[in-house]
Amino acid sequence: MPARDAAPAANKYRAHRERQRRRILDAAERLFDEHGIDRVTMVEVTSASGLRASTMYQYFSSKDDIVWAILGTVLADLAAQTKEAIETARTALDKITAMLEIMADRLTNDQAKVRFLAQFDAMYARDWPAERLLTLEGQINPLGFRYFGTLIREGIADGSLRPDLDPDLTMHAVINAVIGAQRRLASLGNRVELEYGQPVDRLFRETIRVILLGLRATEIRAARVRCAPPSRAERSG
Amino acid sequence: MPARDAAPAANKYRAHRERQRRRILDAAERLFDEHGIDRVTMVEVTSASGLRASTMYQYFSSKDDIVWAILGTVLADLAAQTKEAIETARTALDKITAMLEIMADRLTNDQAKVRFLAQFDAMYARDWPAERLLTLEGQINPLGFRYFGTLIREGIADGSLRPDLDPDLTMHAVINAVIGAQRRLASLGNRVELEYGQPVDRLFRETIRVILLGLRATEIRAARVRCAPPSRAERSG
DNA sequence: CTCAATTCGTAATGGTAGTTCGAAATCGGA
DNA sequence: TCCGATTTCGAACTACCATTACGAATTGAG
Repeated sequence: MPARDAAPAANKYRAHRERQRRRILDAAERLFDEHGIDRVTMVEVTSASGLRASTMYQYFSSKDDIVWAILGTVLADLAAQTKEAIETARTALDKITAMLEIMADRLTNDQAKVRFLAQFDAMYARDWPAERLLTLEGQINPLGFRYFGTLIREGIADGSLRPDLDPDLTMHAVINAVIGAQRRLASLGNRVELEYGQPVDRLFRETIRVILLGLRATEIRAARVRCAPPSRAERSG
Repeated sequence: MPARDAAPAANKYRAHRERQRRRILDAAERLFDEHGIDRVTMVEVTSASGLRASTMYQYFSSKDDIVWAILGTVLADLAAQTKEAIETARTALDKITAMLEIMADRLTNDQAKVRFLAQFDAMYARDWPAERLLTLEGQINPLGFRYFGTLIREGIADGSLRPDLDPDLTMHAVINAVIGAQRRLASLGNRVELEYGQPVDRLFRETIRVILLGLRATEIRAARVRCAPPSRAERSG
């Protein structure tokens, strides 16, 4: 190793620290998913990481520290995936569809991570300030909440969404519902499948389908009746 | 105590016991909602009930006992409300609407109870056998899961639901999503309102509206755009 | 008022999680 | 090889929770 540069030494220590850190986080993530965040103790995380308790405190001073650290990595992944998907979509409906598809993919391929988010929500929601709490949704559309409104307006304008949707309301409601459904399915896992007789991802994709049907402008099949005289309901409604 | 009539004496004692029991459950329910089930200790429940630890153990031998007891009362309420609502509805769509309305009402009027269910789900889901887990949904439609399928078929037959819904899938997906949305909103509480700028019940009712729009057979208002040229989205999608 | 059944309250026990501290081992650099 | 910096280890300590035992107090019925 070169003499004059002090950085490499520090870097070596830092690299080791980083490895240890990741080792702890991996062990914790696995334990959290196996037994539930609340039931896992620092002692367990410690021994699962192959360390001693006192060493652990050099890295994380509490279970909460670990939880927040895991959250950071999970959210970073999510944000990246979502951003990419939105950018390639054309109509507003396509963008919304892409966002929801991402969530379906994650439910299928990263179910443990979704479960982690579900647990995190349930356990920490009460202590957060609202701002922190909503970082989560912020990661799902990296452009911020206001984007929801413009998305709906855009969709009404480009004809892909129903004209009677509320720009300040609908998209928030949809995202909340989809997140809720996703987290719930991830938490219940394959036991839902046993009882419902349907795999988790089919259930979730059906949820998405129904919601998108509710959002999209009346589709072509409506054309079938479009020259019919106005009905009673239409006149009264 | 008199020989032949044991009941009166026993009843007095039992009445006291019942009062105490409820006192404990009420205190526990409040604490669980304030601090989260996992963070509440038996000691806290005990002192909040105005009892001593040893007395507590005459009633509940563990926190889990308390939790399950609370669950029992919450579910009983829910089942009664739901059953009544379904019975008065006519079309399948009306029945579904009634079920979802009940959930909206509970979110508005019994938010703490919904929060309790959310916590319960998150914390105990992993330990349950599937059968117990799904008792919850069972309470939402007291007729059982198979009823979901017949409900969809009925709706397709009576013309209130889209014909392309899947009797074995759609209703399960919808219920899961609506429960997920409801629990999530209850857990996040008014903090969502602060950030979203929309009250919890408006968000939830919008969720219901979108989902019902996705379920219902193509409606009449579509006629409004019936003479417009097909939009871009309509042509491409 | 008295007896008997029941509950209450204090105090003690055992166990576990969290935390701290100094000594020992390890690593990087000359 | 040696020195200083960094990390790890082992042990002790604190604090709190769950649980139990047992005598005191309360309550119902005659």
